[in-house]
Amino acid sequence: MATRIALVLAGQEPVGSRITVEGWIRTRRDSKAGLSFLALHDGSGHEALQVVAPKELANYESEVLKITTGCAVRATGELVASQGKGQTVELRADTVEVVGWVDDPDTYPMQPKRHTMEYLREVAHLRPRTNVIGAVTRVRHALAQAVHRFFHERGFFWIHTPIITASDAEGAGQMFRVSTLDAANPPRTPAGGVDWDKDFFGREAHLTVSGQLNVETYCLAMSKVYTFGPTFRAENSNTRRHLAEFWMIEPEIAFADLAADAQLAEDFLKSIFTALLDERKDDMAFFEKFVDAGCRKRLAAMIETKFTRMDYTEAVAILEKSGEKFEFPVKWGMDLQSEHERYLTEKVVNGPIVVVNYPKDIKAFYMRLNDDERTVAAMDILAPGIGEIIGGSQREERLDVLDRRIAEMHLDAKGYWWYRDLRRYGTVPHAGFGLGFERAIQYATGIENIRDVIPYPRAPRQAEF
RNA sequence: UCCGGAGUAGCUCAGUGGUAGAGCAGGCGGCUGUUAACCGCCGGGUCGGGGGUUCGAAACCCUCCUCCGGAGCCA
Repeated sequence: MATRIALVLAGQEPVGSRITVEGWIRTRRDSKAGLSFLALHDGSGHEALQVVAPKELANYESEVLKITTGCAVRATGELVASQGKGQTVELRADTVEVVGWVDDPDTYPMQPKRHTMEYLREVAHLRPRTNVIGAVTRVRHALAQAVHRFFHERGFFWIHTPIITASDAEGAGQMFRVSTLDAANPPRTPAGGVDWDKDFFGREAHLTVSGQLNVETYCLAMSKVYTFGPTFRAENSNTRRHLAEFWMIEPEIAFADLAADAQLAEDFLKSIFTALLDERKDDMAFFEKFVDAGCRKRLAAMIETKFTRMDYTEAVAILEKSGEKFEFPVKWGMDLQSEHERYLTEKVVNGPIVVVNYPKDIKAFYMRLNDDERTVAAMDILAPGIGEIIGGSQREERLDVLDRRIAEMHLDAKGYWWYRDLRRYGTVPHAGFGLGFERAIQYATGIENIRDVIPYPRAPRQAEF
């Protein structure tokens, strides 16, 4: 059985032991001294293992000298101290087996050189063989594990909220329709409209835009819960921060107010980034060197600093007094624009900010109305370089106020009957937030385009793979 | 969706009206316990698609497509 290369390089196998490794070739270099050097990667870590193939190998002329970038190889031999510089140990092979050849080396898309991220997106099936996507993949995994660990250790339960939802009223943007009807010739009602009663669910159905409403019900039973799964938005967003399919983390806590929610969010971010810095030193060093020189410092600073709390009203006042020329002038009652968020995080505080108590008219119906009757107990956590990374709120637990808000926003109360029931049967103050998982990865790594931190990005006109 | 930018060799790019180039990659040879090695030679192009201007278009004009950045929407 093959040994993982990361473990070999970490010193788990003593020099002198006989091991087998399996992976894909990055480069081959030949020496006329009668040996070839193979840089072998198996994805287990950032570094490659140098395999030394001597000309005495039976298949040296016939195969080893024909190995090109991308070939799959199994090599067995003795782990020895390296005679060359650049690595401490290497594998002196006594067998090198080519498990899979590269069909046409001339057009193999992955060359041993730096490719642009745009190009790599066009070969999404092969890009995990690169340093940068390999590193992203390991970081993504480490963060996902850290997310589950954080919640598990604090007594949260992971709730698998549905992907398909029949309540078309989640109110968080355009939704993808889920239907088995013949799109070209759907059944019609007498009035001529599409007869959704004939569809699979007997009603209109969509992909979820948020697990929040569903997870709230479990919150009011299990006390501390969270979702972590895919989310879908059919918005025609063409930016480096948006995807049509992305993963979202949404914790929900009972008997809790906005302050507790903000504290949870702060602890959460610090926890997962601490784990990342600890577990993926190799990859973070790579990002620091080749992608974003400030990424490790930024995370370290965030972990150490207490997040600044700022009232929305105060933030607007600061922006108004800043003397800064904004494309969109600041005014109480409007949402903060990207340029405003950037000014606050980068110029005013130079770190993460929790902005709380937004005007009710720019926030969702379920957010708890404050006593001033003009703001709600909402929060956004803004981070330098990425803007809003977390959005959350205390939820409206008073049925009469909730109904008033539903009516104000011209929503149909009937569609929320089960959500309203929570306010009738043992309602409690509760709160939660949502974190876009990919944005957290962007923040941590400095990868500029969100399409490069998810294996197969889904965006307008992009679903090739 | 709006604004701006870009599509030339497998990849990264140069080429602003007169016979399509470089580096890397690939093939062949040389050299070396090598490090995305180095040196020499060779092969490789509907210049994104369509239409137009011109004696002549990769270049100028129109149009469509694709990608990137910014904005909006948001996570």
